[in-house]
Amino acid sequence: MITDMNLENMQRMKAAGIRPSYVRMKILSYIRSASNHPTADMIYKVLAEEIPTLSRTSVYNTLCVLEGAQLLRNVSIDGEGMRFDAFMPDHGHFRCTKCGNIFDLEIDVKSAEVKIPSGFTETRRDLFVYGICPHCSGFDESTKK
Amino acid sequence: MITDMNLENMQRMKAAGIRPSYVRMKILSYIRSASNHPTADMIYKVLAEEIPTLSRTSVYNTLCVLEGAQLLRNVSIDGEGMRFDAFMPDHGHFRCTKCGNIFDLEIDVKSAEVKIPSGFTETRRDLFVYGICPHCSGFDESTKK
DNA sequence: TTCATATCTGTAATCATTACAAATATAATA
DNA sequence: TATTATATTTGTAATGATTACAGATATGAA
Repeated sequence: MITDMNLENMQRMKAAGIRPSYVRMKILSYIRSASNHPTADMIYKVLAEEIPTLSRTSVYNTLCVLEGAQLLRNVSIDGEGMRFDAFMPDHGHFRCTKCGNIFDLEIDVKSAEVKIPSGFTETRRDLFVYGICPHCSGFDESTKK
Repeated sequence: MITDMNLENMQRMKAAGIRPSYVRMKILSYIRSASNHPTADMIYKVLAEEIPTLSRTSVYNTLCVLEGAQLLRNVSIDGEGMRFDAFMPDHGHFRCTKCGNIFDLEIDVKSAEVKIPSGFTETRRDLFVYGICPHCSGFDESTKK
């Protein structure tokens, strides 16, 4: 199936100077469509159903290549394994300390007043907010209480 | 040697409801004095010289206890193992993408304009800035160029 | 088609972290 | 002080994610 997202991913890879191979397309598409910031293992397990010959090593290799091409970013926190996110600047992450899930936050990270000491060159920022998500705190979406 | 920091650490542990054992005191003091956000292994290797019976498991156990008591925090990033930091609210971290070192940044993370969606409860924030440190970019401290 | 190169795969190794049970130290009580 | 219960520490073994590496396959160029 050719979708807009697939076309876009293909163009992004070409622009980044890497070949849009089948495995790379599949992995990038999956991470962009998944909302849960999957680990390498999650990606492997889901895609292996569709690509029986897929190997774990290929997943790691591909993630490394895509990260190098800045089409993905690594949002690992608390040393709980690497989690991946399609690269989109200027958003943060909320991490539920109870269930461990990670949610995107719409944040302009540039709004933080940061004094970078002289000599340091900034290329990117990440803001992590820790706390409890609605599901774990028993929040009722209908009543907002 | 009894120092102000040691007394303070002892009081902190008592206040947090954990016993200020020898190993706990040593590990907390070391992390507070080290400026490099050490990994569990770094802590083990340094302290094992002074405490020959120290075990790696004790280091991990102690880090877990101290983190639970909120006397430490985990500043792991990029899935490169856990790194520890004496707990001090409101500061961020600069990570050099070349040498991998982590530097403290004086940041009021609360200054970031974050809209937490309804139902989410925030307890803590971390801001990571990625880039190149002075040493890796050949910055000359004397001339500031 | 042929060749060179890029990509992918499978197995085995590595290394940080955890599980667990035994040993030791500490505190509480008699 | 002696005894007992509990907390802390230790050592070994297991786990599990990640990486190394060499061979297989696919791709693009000549």
